[in-house]
Amino acid sequence: MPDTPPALDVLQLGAYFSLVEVSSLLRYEVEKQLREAGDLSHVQFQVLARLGDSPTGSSRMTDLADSVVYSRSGLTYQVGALEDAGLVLRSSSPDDERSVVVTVTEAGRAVLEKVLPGHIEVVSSLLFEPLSPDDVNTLANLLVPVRDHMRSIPPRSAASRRRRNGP
Amino acid sequence: MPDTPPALDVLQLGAYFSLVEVSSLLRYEVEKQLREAGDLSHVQFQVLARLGDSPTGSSRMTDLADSVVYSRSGLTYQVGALEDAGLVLRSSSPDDERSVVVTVTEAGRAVLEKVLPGHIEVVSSLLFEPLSPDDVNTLANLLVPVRDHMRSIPPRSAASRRRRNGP
DNA sequence: TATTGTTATACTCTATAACTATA
DNA sequence: TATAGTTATAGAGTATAACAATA
Repeated sequence: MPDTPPALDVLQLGAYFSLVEVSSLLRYEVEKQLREAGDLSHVQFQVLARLGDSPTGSSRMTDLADSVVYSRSGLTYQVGALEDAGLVLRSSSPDDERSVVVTVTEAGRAVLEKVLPGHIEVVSSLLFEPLSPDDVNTLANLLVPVRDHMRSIPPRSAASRRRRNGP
Repeated sequence: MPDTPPALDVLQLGAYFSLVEVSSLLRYEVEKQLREAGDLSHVQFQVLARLGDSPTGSSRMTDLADSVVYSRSGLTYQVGALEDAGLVLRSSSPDDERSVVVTVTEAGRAVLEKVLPGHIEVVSSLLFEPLSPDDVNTLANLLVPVRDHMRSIPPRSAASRRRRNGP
């Protein structure tokens, strides 16, 4: 039986519950908007956005998986959907024949641009409306270290592979 | 064609991306822990926790739906699973024969207690480790108003019902 | 008529494990 | 042997619409 960890104090509970609730409500509205505006899932949007941000418009599957999704097959599924819709294309890497490089198409960039204003609108009106610029600054300064801390555990594609061999 | 909203500034983007990433990583680890420790989905855990917090140990379906889930049928599904597992029971309300009241059983409380230490452990080590008590206080003070703002739109069970009749 | 909740159904997404191919 | 990615499969969760019962 494991040690009982100290209970979360009242402040921690409040922060935790608010975080869960805020992110859940935000996620729900964002997904709805992305679906209605561009028939995109959130993962698909993240993939497109990440590719669109990249100078080359490309990324390896594994790198996408580590940043966006929790299993390789999940990414294969979502990228497959994007490819069926003509928004990305896949090609094998010249450097490493095992790797697959995903690239945004023009149609993909167009969808991204079609979807983006509504996305920003949702995020602004839901998340940022009650926050001053100072508040936003403070929030970012709190969450970035948390994200970095969470990211300091090994990437998920590696973890899920290794789990095969044992814990 | 809608007005183009002003783009999010750099700070807002940083805060938004961090929030999405933090909540996604946290949610993933929490779900894993809940599944392994008590074979609970996150929604099921939230239902149990909410009932456990209530003085009566009970709540109406609609009230649960508004606080925890995005469709009535989704809640029916999850509460059905909890009932099959013996963790809650359903009874019709004496006040309003249409209503169904959900109540935690002893077994439900036991599962909650079995699951809670690990849950706290995950949240503490992932979310709170890099934050000082002051940071936690600040974070809560930022997120609570955001949550209240988001909640000030009509509840979801009502919204999804009304959508039938038109926007 | 409106509200509460369930059900039937169809669909999306996810994860696991087995598989191929390259390093 | 290890890594990159796909596939087959099966399961969990969700939403919509139609439904019955009560207010």
